[in-house]
Formats: sequence, C-alpha cells, structure tokens
Amino acid sequence: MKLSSLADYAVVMMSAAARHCGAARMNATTLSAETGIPLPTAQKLVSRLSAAGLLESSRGTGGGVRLSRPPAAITLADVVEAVEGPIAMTACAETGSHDCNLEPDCRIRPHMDAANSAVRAALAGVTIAALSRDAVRAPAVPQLAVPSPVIGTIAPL
Amino acid sequence: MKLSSLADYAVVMMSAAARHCGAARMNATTLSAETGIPLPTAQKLVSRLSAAGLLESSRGTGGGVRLSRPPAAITLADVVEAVEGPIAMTACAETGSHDCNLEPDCRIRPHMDAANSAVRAALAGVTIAALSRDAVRAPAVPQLAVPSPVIGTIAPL
DNA sequence: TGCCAATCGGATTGAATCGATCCGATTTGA
DNA sequence: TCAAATCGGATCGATTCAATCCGATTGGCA
Repeated sequence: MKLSSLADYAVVMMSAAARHCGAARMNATTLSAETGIPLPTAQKLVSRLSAAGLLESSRGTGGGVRLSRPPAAITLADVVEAVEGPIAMTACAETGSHDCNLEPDCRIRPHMDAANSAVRAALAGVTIAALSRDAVRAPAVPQLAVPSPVIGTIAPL
Repeated sequence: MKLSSLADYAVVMMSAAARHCGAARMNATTLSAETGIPLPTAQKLVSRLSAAGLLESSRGTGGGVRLSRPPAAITLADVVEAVEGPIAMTACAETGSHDCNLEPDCRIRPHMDAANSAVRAALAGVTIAALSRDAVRAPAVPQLAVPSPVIGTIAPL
C-alpha cells in the first residue's frame, strides 16, 4: 500500500518544478540537481510526465519542460496515475469484472470499488501547489484544492 | 498504489471466514477450497493474520482458526497492515524523519503525512462485516464501521 | 500412558516487477 | 549548413514478491 519509488520521486520533482513556475523552462538536468534524484531517473520521469500531459516539453537547444497547468490544478492523483497507471487497489478493478480468478461471483467487489474511490479521492484532494508551499509552520490541516471534506476531518495518526 | 496480491487474498479470506463466524473453527485447507486461493498461500496468510491478532489459531487435531474479533470490528486497514506492514505511502513516513536521502529539509513531508492519514482512514472505514454482507443490491454508499464522514462523502468515479 | 494424525509456523526457491542506466532521434540556434 | 543540447525509447541488473515445501507442535484416541 505504498507508492513506488518512481511515483515518490515524481511528486518531489513536480513540487520542485512548481517552485520555479515563473522561471521559464527547466530541463531534466536542473531538476535532478535540485532534488537529488539520479539524472537518468529524472529523465525517465520527465518523459512519463510529459506523455501524461502534466509537463510540456520543448526540444532542441534551450529547450526544457514546464508545467502544463497551474500547480493548483495538479493533484497527487494525477502524478501517481501518470507514473503508476490507474489507481486500482485490486487487479479486477482496473480490468473488466469478468476475470476474477478467485470467486466467480465476487461479492466483495462493489465494496472494494468504494474503498478504491475513497483512496483516489484522498489523493485528489492534495495539490502540487499545496505541496510546494512552504510548510515550516506545519499546519494541522493542510490546504485543500477543492472544498473536499475528506482530509479536513482526518485526525493525525 | 495497488495493494499486493497477498493483501488482496487476505481480504477475500477474512471475508470468507466471517461468513462462517458461528460455525466454530476453520482450517487453512477449508478456506483455500472455498476461496480458490492456493493452499500454501492460504497457510501463509493464516500465519500472518494470526500473528497480527486478527485470527486465533488452535493447534492439534480438530484445531483451526477463527476470527478473534467480531467482523464489524475488523477493517480493511487492519488486514492490509497485517499483511503488508504499516500503511505508509512514502518510505520516510514509516521510519524516522531523518533519513530522507533526497532533500535534507523535505518541505512536502507534512503534506504527504496528511495524505497518508487520509488513505488509511479510507481503508479503516470499511469493515469485514460490510464486505461479507451480500451486496447484490449494491448500495451506493457502503456501510461504515464507525461514524466516519470520510467515505460517505465520496462520489463514485 | 504411548502413539498417531492433523495442524500451524518458518525457511527456501523461482519469477515478475521495478529501478537505474545507456544510446539514438529530433530540434533549435548560430 | 553545422553543431550542440535536449527528449524519447530500449536494455540490463537488482530487489521484492508470490508460490511452494518441510519441520515443529499439539490434541485426540487406543
């Protein structure tokens, strides 16, 4: 139930890119140097995030990448889905419902779908803008992108 | 962002065990036959779930396992944590905060903790009892264990 | 009281996915 | 027209995960 290292790196990179939003384009090398992510990995992430439409890339001399949308319009769910694929806790949730090789009539499937939606909503409630904001005074309740009551009601672990 | 196959199997097994709650003990063989999970895997899961305190095992002839708590008191979060370990989206979330090998002062960490709590709460809102209940008339909002407002406000994808 | 049978528990092997790395194709600027 | 710098895809190694097997323990029965 933990997201992969690539997804973790992608969140850090997007957050770093958001901090330089006004400063024109950045390239994979600069992002790598700023975040400490190995350069080849940063290049791979740039490719995937561009393919997903979260980054816009310009090739050639002086090229680079930049956020295709404002940081407030990019959520953790977008980044995770761009790197890891659809957010589906169970294998049967992303494909059709006909290939559950366990029980032929899986009665727990609808409930799992509900839990799946809840997890996705939790990730969709955190924006890159909220992550890139400086959090020195660590607020108990982080800023939310949309008026979603999901995270606001969660007590710390 | 998908849970492992073992965790998936564990949920199915716990759900099957909940349906036979009154019928004394069950053994790994019976659970395997009912769910279609390979027997060795079922044995492994029984071990882990017992170690986590979700199942109570009795050895010897006529032994077996049974739920240690009512199905309404066991949530998806309990099962997932028993099989996969703590629910921590990022590696730094489960260990101390001192070994983030990327940024020395990780500013996105507090926000990720909030998202992590939200995900865990989403899983803690679904009980085994809700899963074992027959869901032919698939309700839009699944039954919740505690008065948690988390899932109740989530719209389907 | 001794034996037997059935069970859980941990250790081992194989496979698949993931992460890191490298090289080629493309484009812009001089 | 040339050259430099970038993105994009393909390859290789490592780690984790899933499945399998065997031994230790316990309760029932003769």
